[in-house]
Amino acid sequence: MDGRFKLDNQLCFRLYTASRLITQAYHPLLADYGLTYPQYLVLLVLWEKDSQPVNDIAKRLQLETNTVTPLLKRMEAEGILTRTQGKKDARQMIVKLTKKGRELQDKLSEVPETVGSSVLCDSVTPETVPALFHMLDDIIGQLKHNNNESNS
Amino acid sequence: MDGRFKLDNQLCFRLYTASRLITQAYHPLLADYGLTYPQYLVLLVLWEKDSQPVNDIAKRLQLETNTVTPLLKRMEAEGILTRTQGKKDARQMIVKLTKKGRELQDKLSEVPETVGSSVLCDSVTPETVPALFHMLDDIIGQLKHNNNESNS
DNA sequence: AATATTTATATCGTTCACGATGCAAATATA
DNA sequence: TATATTTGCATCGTGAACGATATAAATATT
Repeated sequence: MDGRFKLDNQLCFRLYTASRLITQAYHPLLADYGLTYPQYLVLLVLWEKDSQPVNDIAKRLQLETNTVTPLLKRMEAEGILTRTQGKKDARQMIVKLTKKGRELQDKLSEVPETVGSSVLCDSVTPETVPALFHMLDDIIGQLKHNNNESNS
Repeated sequence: MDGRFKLDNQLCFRLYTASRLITQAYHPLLADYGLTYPQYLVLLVLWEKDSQPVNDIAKRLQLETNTVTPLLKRMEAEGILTRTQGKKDARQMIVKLTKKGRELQDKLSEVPETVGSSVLCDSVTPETVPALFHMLDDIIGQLKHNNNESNS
């Protein structure tokens, strides 16, 4: 059979699988606090810089607002954050962490290390991770560029 | 702020983003034939080996049957494949490509190369891809192992 | 042979992800 | 200032993912 179509030859399938499995690895750590992995990503963004409009959060996560808006609403319903209309620009919705949202950072302090260490193996070590990051960043940059190009 | 929580330090976020962007890259190529990326993956599996039970397809894609079953039903509705009860084991549903499903392989012959070449860049070249594959395979193997372990 | 367990698949509910579209506020242009 | 365009966010519909659970067939145990 044509080797081009072999699943094992495909980068995309590996990324797809790795991404799903790593989300599953987060699950037991986050489920205790009623969080999903994308919600955890939102928290990472807000812990870095609190009080941001929806658009900035979406851009940071490379997601569309139609993905982020419902996600934020669920987190608001959970009392993790607030969404208030911007004063300077009435179109913007400013997202702020609540006390509960900020406190989650302490409660989840073990998470990055736990997941991080669970991925380490023969070929993925503190020495090789930078090279892996570099390749993934290049791929992401390339795809972002190509995908945007075909939209215009 | 604690560097552990920085989005930019996280392997998982890179994999998550790369996976999503690559799916988006496939979209325009597959949409012409009414296919989604996961449906394309099912086709890759069946082109490799036609006539498989649901479970074998799910295992190959590292997915659960509750993800694959509805997916296969949609593809059946599109006339791409058939699902017939197994004779040897009446619990199994045997999935077979239709003529239309087999013919899609010719129509999509350009897809692997098109997507493949669109990710090539400075740090991702035919020379470095094997190393990237090796790291991703290691990560996948590690995660598969860890995730199964915590289920038992 | 009768009962228990495992296996293969399916159903259900929830949460993304995202294309398409809508709407109101802000900005640019006439 | 009136009109057009852009921008920020939201709504809607569809298709994954996946945890939890159900069901029937196959297999193992008693």
